[in-house]
Amino acid sequence: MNKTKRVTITDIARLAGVSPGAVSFALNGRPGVSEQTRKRILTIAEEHQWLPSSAARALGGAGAGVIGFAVNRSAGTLGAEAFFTDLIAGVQSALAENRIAMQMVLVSSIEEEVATYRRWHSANQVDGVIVIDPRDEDPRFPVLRDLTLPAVVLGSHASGEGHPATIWLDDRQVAHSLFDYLGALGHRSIAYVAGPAEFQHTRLRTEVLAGLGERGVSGEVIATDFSPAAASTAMRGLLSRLHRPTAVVFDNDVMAIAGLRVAQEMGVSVPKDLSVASFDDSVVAGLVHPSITCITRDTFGLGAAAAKFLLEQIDAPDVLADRIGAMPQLTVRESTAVPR
Amino acid sequence: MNKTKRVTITDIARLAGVSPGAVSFALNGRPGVSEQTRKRILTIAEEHQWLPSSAARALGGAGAGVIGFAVNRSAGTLGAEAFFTDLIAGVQSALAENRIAMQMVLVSSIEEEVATYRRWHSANQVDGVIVIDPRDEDPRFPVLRDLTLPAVVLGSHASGEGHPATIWLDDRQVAHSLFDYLGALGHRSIAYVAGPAEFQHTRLRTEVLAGLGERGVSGEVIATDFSPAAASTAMRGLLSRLHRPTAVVFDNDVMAIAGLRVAQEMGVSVPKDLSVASFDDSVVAGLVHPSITCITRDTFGLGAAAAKFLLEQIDAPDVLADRIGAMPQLTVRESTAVPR
DNA sequence: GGGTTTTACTAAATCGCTATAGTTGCACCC
DNA sequence: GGGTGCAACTATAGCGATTTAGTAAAACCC
Repeated sequence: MNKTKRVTITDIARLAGVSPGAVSFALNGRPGVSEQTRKRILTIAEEHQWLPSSAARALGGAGAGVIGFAVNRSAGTLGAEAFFTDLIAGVQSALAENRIAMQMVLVSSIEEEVATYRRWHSANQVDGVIVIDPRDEDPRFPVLRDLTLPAVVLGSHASGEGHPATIWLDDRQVAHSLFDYLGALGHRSIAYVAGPAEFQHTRLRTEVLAGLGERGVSGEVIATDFSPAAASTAMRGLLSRLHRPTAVVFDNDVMAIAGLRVAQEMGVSVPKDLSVASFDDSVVAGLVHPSITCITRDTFGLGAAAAKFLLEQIDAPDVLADRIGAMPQLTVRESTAVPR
Repeated sequence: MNKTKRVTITDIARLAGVSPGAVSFALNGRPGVSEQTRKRILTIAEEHQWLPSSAARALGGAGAGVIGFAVNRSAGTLGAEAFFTDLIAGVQSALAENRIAMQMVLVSSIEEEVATYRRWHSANQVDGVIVIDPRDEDPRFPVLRDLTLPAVVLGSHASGEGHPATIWLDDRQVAHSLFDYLGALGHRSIAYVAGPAEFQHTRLRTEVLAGLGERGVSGEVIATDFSPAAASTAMRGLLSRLHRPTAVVFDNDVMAIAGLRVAQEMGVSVPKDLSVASFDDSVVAGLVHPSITCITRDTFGLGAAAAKFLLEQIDAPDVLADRIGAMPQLTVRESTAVPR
């Protein structure tokens, strides 16, 4: 009803007494207008709160000015993990300076994720994407390559042939820092309550745990879907045995908290009778009682680095040099101790 | 380098042996093409994985196909609250069907939030926005009104003059359900560790607590910035007194968990010596020991409802009827009991 | 069978901006 | 003083869709 006519570049040009082209030059800081005229134009633009339409800009060859992030987690487990919000916050911090927006979408399978990338690309809706949870033989990578859609993967190791640009954290080393610590404390029977087996980091951590066999440490892996319910079930199973493990490591902090509760319910004292640790940290992990020994990584910084790297990839897609992220650190808290 | 030419409507038209206009008709299901031709066009489009460029579409009068969500929280507290991710997940669920995208941005002040709305509007980047944490005399509302930018507010009470469309939860009733319960248990001295005072729900909860004075309940409010550190400080202060409150209510679950830890450190047993509760629930609140009595609301459903309502507002901005969200429920857990 | 309507299209204008190819006017220069 | 160069613009052609006006052929109608 109230059809307020939108202010356009033509209006600004008319008000400034120049052509639309001149306004464009002034706005984008390129030669073709005198410094005096540029200032006048920019002042008028500001007065009328005019900004160029992003659609028109995108249409005229420039990119969409948007990066995409498709998250493949169920709504329930999403909220539980502080990882995502920290990551998003970090991404935002890097994008804000560049006037780039982030589009986020939740998907429920890797196929849907791939379809989303195709759609985004076809509709020219995003200039690049951030990809998490790389897998062995990941079906997303060939697609991203075919689409020539710039991407940055947050991954476990250096990228191979046909692999998109990657920021990698050495997950093998990360796994060592936690498992070795438990081994050094004297634990000889360690259980690892992991995420889905197809994730690379799950495989790497599993391998590291198995490798500890040489030192007389027996390891066991239980795969879950990251849900606290699955963690509880796993924990109950482990503690019902005749020979309990002396330490249980969880893939994330919410699962660890769920495990802690089961231990308490079953009268198992942490850390006296059992050590508990997590591969993922959060504010809450340090707040519960006992507080949980965790691998702490700078997720915010990681998100910022990923976003910056992606912007570089968008500008120059051919310079494909991987990056190494800041090494996660072991944060020892109350939940781990020397076994009885 | 690999300048793959993008597939356009003209390419599809040529392949189908029709004009671009005909392709547009076929795509958007409007009359002007025979059923037979429509099918042929759509098949060819699918074969070549063509989707109309969203930029071009937006330029041609249609909306941007994007809704915006500016979140005014610091990066740290954002990750702590499951509220946001649940809300976002709900929003997504409602948008996915309509092929609408969501843009999210983190801002650090209400001024920046307002500037973001102005920018989004000027650049024609979003079709509408979701607004949270309404305040008394909220500076965002007149701006949204002037911009005629469709908005849906998640609020505490029915909207007044010049107020955007609102989905409201009766925060007064919510506050009653928790405070009355504590009163009924026998608590006569209740502390409320709240968020920033300018939020409407903070004021309403405070008023309800004060209203309990008639029934002999003395209440006290401590304002914080939602951070766990502030909650710890507040809790330490409360428990150091000669006359401790018998119940402490926190504005969200992370603060409650922080408070719980302080109680444990100071040798105060929950719920024997002290009851603890929270106005916000999450998976973790039910997992810690003792599990925390909370107000549980269907945040996912709220997000979905907000998104749907916003889409309606965008279609028909003049039909301004408020909506009432599903009533939050009290979830009694282990952290509350009859006082000594 | 001539006139009207309907169907199924095409041609062309349009959205708001960017980019490229002019077009001035003025200084410079031997 | 005529050619060259440069600065500061303007004019115009896209970008890729939508949309309106126009048109040719088929269908309908008494």
